[in-house]
Amino acid sequence: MPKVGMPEIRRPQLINSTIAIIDEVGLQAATVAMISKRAGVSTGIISHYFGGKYGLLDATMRVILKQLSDGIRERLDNTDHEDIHGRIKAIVGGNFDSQQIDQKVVKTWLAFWAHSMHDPLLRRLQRVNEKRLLSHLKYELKRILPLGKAERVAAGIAALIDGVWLRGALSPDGIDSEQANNIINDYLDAYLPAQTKRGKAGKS
Amino acid sequence: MPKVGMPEIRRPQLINSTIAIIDEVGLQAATVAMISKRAGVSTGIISHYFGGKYGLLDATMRVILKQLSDGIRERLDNTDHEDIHGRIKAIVGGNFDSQQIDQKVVKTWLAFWAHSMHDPLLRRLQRVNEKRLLSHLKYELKRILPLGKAERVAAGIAALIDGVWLRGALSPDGIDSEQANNIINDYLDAYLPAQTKRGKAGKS
Amino acid sequence: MPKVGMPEIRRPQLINSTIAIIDEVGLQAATVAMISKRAGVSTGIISHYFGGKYGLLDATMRVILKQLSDGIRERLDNTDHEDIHGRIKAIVGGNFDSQQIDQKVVKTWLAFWAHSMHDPLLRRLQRVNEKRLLSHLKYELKRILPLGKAERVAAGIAALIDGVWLRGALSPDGIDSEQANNIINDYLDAYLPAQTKRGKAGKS
Amino acid sequence: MPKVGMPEIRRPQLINSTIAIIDEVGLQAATVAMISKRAGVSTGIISHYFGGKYGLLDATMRVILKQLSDGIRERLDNTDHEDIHGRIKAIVGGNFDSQQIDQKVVKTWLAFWAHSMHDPLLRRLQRVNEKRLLSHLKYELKRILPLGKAERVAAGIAALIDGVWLRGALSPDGIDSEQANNIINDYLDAYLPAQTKRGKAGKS
DNA sequence: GATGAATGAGCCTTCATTCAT
DNA sequence: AATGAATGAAGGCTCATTCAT
Repeated sequence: MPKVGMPEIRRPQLINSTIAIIDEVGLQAATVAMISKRAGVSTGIISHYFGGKYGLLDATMRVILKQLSDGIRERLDNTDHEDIHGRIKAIVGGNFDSQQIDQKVVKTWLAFWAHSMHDPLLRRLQRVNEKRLLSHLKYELKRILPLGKAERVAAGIAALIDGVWLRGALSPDGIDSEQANNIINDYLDAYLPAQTKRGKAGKS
Repeated sequence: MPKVGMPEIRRPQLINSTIAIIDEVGLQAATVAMISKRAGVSTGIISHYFGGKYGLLDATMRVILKQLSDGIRERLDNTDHEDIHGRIKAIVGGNFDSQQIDQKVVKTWLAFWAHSMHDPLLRRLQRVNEKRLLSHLKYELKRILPLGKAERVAAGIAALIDGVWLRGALSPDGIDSEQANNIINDYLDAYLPAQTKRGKAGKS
Repeated sequence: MPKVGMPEIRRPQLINSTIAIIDEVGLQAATVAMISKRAGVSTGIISHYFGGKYGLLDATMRVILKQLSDGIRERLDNTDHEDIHGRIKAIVGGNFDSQQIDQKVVKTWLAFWAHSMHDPLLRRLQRVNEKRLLSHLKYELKRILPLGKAERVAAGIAALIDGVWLRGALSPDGIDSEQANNIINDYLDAYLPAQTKRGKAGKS
Repeated sequence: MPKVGMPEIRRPQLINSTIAIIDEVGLQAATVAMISKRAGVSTGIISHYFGGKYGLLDATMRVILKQLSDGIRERLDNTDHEDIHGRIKAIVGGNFDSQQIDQKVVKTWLAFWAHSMHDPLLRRLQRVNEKRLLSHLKYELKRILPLGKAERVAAGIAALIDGVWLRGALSPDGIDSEQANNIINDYLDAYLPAQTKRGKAGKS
């Protein structure tokens, strides 16, 4: 049996290295030489596992989006189905998960966002993700707001989330999780009918 | 055959060409050959007038930010000093000026934003701009809200503006100006004490 | 006016360099670095003038085939239309022109021939050339031989020409022009009806 | 799972695979990965059995030349020693043996021929083969022709054989065995004194 | 013996910059 | 002042070879 070259080890290794390098020098300046050196492997391995630099970037993007998606899903699963206000905060909170607001991840996310404007594959990933966020929000909001209002509030929350991320990417200190929560909670408090904050209990 | 033309003509020519090319192929793929060809000039002229590709990008960024800044300044100048709600809407409106939300400009703006994370000069420009927006907002808000609240609302408005831009950059349809205004007006309506909406007219 | 970079100089310069390098190390081992170094230019220039290595090889092949074709055409033009035997010798002689049997050219020709088996563009060039040789021969032979015989003799002469070239490519001494002529003249003498050797002179 | 198999099985397996791959993509584009995959073995085995890609190519060349040589030898052994014309046709026929004119073999042969110009080991093989062909022909021809003439005719036959092969390599239909025989038989008929065609019987 | 994951030198190409004109 | 031909460093990718298993 040959040397055990475990894809299960190599792939995450290279993806983490990619995120780290994009954080350091940006997407434009990131080279396969930098990424492979940091991962402690040879340059050739990137083509071997990912079919080229492009494939590695794509895979990296997918991992970030999946972590985001999983984080939200998990929080929703742990929230009572009737606690609508809580569920919306779960969605928002998933976007500001400590793993997500890691400065490295935020920078990588923005780099991909900018790049996706001219890359059909990345763009598709981006839009799927964007639509999922909106649809999660709308689903909950429609339960307590009229349709038109629900859509408008969903769009507002989504914009607010992205705006906070965007500003966090540029800020030397990254995203200030507390401030982010304050801003968005203010918004929620202003729009969500008070009684829904009770969750299921409020029904009694 | 050398073109007869003054620097005052060449500069905007090249900057518009830069914006157009970034819109078409992205910042990464934009080459001086593309930009100069579209501007109808030689490649050498870019180094001549801007000291290199980097200098051209820098100048382009400055022009975009200046247009933004001028637009806001102009709107503020046309708004009564006592119409606080109006002044805030002027600031927001300046960010969604028809010139600014041109799809080309939005894409260029995002491309630069992403790039500025790893480019000290662009980053400085970006932060100056960002701080000016915040300080304009805070200046007005402090007149009607307690300091802490004013800062929080200012941060919220700024995030909302950037979030709407960001989502607009990716959307195939660009920024939906009406929806953007709805979202942000909702926000303002929720936070600004009702009486301030009157402005100088002071119906009292 | 800019530096005069004369394509008229660069192109032949690079093509000669290509032939020389293929002679030295073969088509497989020929790199753009070698070719450009020998031509005394930078590597980038090859993509600039020929659109890449492939384009340079294609252009080189075309030049060799054109020289061959021109040589034959010129000899035919200098031969009396009625001197059929003489015209056939002109065609054969054109293939063994001193320029053509230069060892460098012979090696390059064989290298391209081998390569053309897997390169549609080169293959097309090759076949056009091959068919022209056959059609020249057949045109003359049909004037003195029945059709079937003319075709068979044309095929024989063509095979003999290529065979002598092929063996010359491998031989350390290149093509022995005299021996080549002897072999082929033997062949012609055996097949061409004696009287045709007179050509126009026979009319007296 | 290692394959159980003896070197005696592996070698021909890999050599046939090499010929097939060269036929498909050419010598330049043939990689050890392609060859080993088609043979159903690992890449490492090529270095193991042949000392590298180079060794495999060398071995493949030797096999092709040996098949050629064996074919001729066998035909000669089955031909009466006094049937000189028959012996020469045996030599020619051996070169157009059905195994030899297989399109795959013809392409591989030409690929190697081109390559041998810059590869001392292949070149030596090539020349040994070439000389054997000439010496076989001369040996027979000297029995019926004066020395100088015998050498010239031998060179002519050899060139004709190679020329037909060469043209066949490029042709989409491969070598036309019948036409090849016609061409060469024409040649023989023209040069060999008629009486020699009787062979031993003629002597009576 | 046999495997095939991993290596890394070397290739072709791109492109910002230079500079003779 | 303006040109654009030429440069050459740097990039991503390929692939023969190695070696732990």
